[in-house]
Amino acid sequence: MSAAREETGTETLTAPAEDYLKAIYAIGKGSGPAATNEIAQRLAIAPASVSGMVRRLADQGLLAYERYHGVKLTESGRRAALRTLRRHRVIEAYLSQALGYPWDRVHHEAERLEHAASDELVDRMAATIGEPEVDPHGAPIPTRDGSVDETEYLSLAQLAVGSAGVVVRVSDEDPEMLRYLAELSILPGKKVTVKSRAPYDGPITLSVGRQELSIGPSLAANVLIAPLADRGGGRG
Amino acid sequence: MSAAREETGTETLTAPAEDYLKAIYAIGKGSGPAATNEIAQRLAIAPASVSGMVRRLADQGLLAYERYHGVKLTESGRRAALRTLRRHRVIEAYLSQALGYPWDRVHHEAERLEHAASDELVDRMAATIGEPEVDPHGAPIPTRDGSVDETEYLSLAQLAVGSAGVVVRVSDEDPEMLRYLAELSILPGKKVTVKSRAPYDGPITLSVGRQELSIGPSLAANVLIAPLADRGGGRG
DNA sequence: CCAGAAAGTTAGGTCATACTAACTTATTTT
DNA sequence: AAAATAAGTTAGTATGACCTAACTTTCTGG
Repeated sequence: MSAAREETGTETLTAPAEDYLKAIYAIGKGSGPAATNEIAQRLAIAPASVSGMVRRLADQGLLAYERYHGVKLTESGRRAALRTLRRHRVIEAYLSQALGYPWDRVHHEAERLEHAASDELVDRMAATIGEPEVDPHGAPIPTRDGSVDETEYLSLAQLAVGSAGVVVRVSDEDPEMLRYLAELSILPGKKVTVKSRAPYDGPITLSVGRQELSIGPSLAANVLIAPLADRGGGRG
Repeated sequence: MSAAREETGTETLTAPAEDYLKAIYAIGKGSGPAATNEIAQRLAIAPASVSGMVRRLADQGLLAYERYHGVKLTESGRRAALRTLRRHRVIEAYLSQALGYPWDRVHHEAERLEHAASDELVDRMAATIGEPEVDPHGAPIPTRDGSVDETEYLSLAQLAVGSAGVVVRVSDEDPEMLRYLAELSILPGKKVTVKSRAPYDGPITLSVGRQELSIGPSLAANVLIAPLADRGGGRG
């Protein structure tokens, strides 16, 4: 019955509200539904708090909400989420390219700046570093007018034994993991080949450049791959 | 009797708290007392709201507060204010020099970023543009360790007829005024000479470069001057 | 030196955002 | 399909930061 309630147009969003929309976007991959508990977990707040906020966002026409059945972004909610995502990723790219900010810390800094930076600033940043299409971790940057590349990739954990691929993206939140990946030189753009995978979620052996190395599956799940011409298919 | 109450160390400050400290610093020129009403006016909030916040800041050891008698910054409050001021001015300088941000809008953008940017970011910005000593409006940038040039200057409205001086600083808040000053080429670094001043707060005639022009006293009050070798002294 | 004005405070209210505890709805399992 | 579990919601509370209205304190000028 209910859904978007009042639909009040374009007020400016608070920082928490932007964070909710980003989280909901991430959970639903842009269009799918998001569960209260999952939102709560992503934002590290209590599920009860989510109920309240979700109601407010629905009142502003940003979410479609049915009690006890999670939320989806409305068109305007999706636009707001992508605006924030663009800010975040442009800022990350700018910090990294223009200020030599270390790879593993740009995410944290961008998390705070994305709520304060104006569109004008973000556009100037993007222009200054040549309108980047991805952030330093390989995540695609939404355009000004709200479109994104939503291609889905396999994770390194899913890549078949014997297959090769190019790293397109790594998860950006954990600095420690990022430092480790950099150390292994598992970075966007690098070519990797899966050599073997031990059973029962065991380690995955792969080659990167001329190195051979072995990583656990939960690390591998954080590395997204564009497969190359293949002789294995699907899962190994 | 009362004063700083609990003295809890270094919690992180909220954006409003930082704005209060900046305002109090500006009013007291770093060390003097600030009146409730003046704080309220600067921040465009009701005086009653100031009483509440001032109490909270005093509880945190940032202000010395005596009921009915205004506030002063404590040493730790002064440090916090200067930290924010440094952020603000480094950001202004960086936006202007590194991103070609227009003169009249850097203040507004910096007002929001100053609360979100980390010290590391601010230091990187400063380093990137060569450790500037003043912001684009000529205001001195506090150093990392919390010292500032607190030299006081005459305003153009006070400069004696016949005297010359170099513009060191203009007030940064009003974009329209900044555009007008730029149009008149009254900018930091420019040499000006006061030619005449009409009585009863009348217009001030001056020369800037090879131009001769005339401005009102309230505009002139927003332009700070370092006097040059002089034949007039004091007020005309 | 006292009355009125100015300055500052308290009282009481609102809103956004969070919390915990208790309850309801939905799903799963047997 | 009832019981157990998981998911989600309401109720009630807290905090920060603001508001207006009413009150108190301080200052000032005759």
